[in-house]
Amino acid sequence: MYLYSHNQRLDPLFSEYAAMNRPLKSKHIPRATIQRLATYVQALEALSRDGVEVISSNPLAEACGVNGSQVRKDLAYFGEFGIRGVGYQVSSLLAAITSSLGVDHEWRMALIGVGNLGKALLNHSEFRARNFNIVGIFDCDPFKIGEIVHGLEVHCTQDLKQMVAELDIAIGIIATPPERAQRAAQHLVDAGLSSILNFSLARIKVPDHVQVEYVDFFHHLYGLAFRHGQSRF
Amino acid sequence: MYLYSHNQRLDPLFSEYAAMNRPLKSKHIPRATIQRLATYVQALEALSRDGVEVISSNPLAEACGVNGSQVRKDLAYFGEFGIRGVGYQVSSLLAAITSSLGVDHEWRMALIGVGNLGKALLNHSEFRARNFNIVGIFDCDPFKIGEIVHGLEVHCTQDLKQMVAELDIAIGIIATPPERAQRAAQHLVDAGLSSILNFSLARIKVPDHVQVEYVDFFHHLYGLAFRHGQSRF
DNA sequence: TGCTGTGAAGTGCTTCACAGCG
DNA sequence: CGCTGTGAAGCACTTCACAGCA
Repeated sequence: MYLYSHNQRLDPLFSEYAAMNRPLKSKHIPRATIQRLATYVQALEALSRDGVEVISSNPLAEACGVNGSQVRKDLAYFGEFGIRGVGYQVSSLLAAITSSLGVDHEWRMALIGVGNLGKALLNHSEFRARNFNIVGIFDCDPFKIGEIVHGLEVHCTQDLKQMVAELDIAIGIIATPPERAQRAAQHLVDAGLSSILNFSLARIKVPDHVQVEYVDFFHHLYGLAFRHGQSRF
Repeated sequence: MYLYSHNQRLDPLFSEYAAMNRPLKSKHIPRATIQRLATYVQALEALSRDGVEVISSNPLAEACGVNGSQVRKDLAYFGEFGIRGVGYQVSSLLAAITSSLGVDHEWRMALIGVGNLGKALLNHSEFRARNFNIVGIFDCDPFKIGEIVHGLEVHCTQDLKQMVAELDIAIGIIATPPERAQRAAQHLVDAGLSSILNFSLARIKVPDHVQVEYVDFFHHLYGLAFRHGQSRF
């Protein structure tokens, strides 16, 4: 499904990132591990809200729908956060994971395509709550340019490069119709971005160094439909 | 990441489903294959729009960002659709895949949670275009019940069971805040549904026979953020 | 004693390589 | 001759099982 750019190696020599030190243990971290870490964060936040201070790998794993060893192995990629015989301290584990992932600080994002979907994303308060802020919005429709949506002025896609620099944007979001997705991607790449979240139902071609993530509900719906068909047997 | 319910076997004896016969070749179809088939469908639809009548596995694979053998192996799970030395006929392959997946007919869905996210989903015209129709919407907020959203009346979650039967609903969508997700899931299960698409950022517990798919942008964003941090090295 | 951290074993998906057919 | 369909090989992730430490 996913195309790995075959260069996702970690170099232990350069593991000091941001203020906190993250002693990276291993060279290659599976993509699946990163996804699970996002799940652990959500589970740990819930535990924290419930006042739980310490948790061991098995209950945490169960809350996330995975195996206990999996949790321990995933965490081991980034360091030793647990206490043998006890478990993990919820707050410090949470801090360790978010720091390791680099989601303990703000990420500024540009949105291309201010249609239904784009507006829905702007309305989605969860982004800001998780340090992902949409700070620039763009569309190629002249009728939309200048409009104010959710406190942001819609800019012409041509202005992207300049605004990416001015606003310190690191991630681009594509929410255009499929036929305009490739053009939007090109604009994002030209503006110097190397991380793209693509909500359009189209594959896009980008240089190797650019990371693209596809969000596609239909993968999930097709899976449900297929297994629903199976389950009659 | 995903919990497989360890019973996704296909029985060749019962392979005649709907009108078209699908000679299933193998017993177990990887989840990843189903996801890719959704991608192939999108690519084939684009090719079809462009007037392409025949395509071979390698160009199709490239359009989908995968390996050619992968395409051939994925298709082989469902039958022999190609012509050796030539390739695949776009229209018949498209029909074969959608029939195999069971997405060549309508799927009726219930939505729980008519907030920002729920309304955005109702506005998303792509669902209907792909045979997935939201036909019942539910909320537990008394102020919302009775409201008309996108032509549908918001019903009390208590009415779910009855309406699932009346409206022939097969899939439930959870678009509530995380703290209400488990309750929504329980309602869906009680109403007899066994396929759930969960947009809330909470894991839900359901009986083994119920399939749950999680849609979570943050998995993707965390992945981008992490690799962005890596790429400086 | 209990739970973490981790090498080793197991599993399942992907890619290769080529026979087989149009 | 070209491309499909497929066994076999390769690879990556998951799970097991237990040493090691609090």
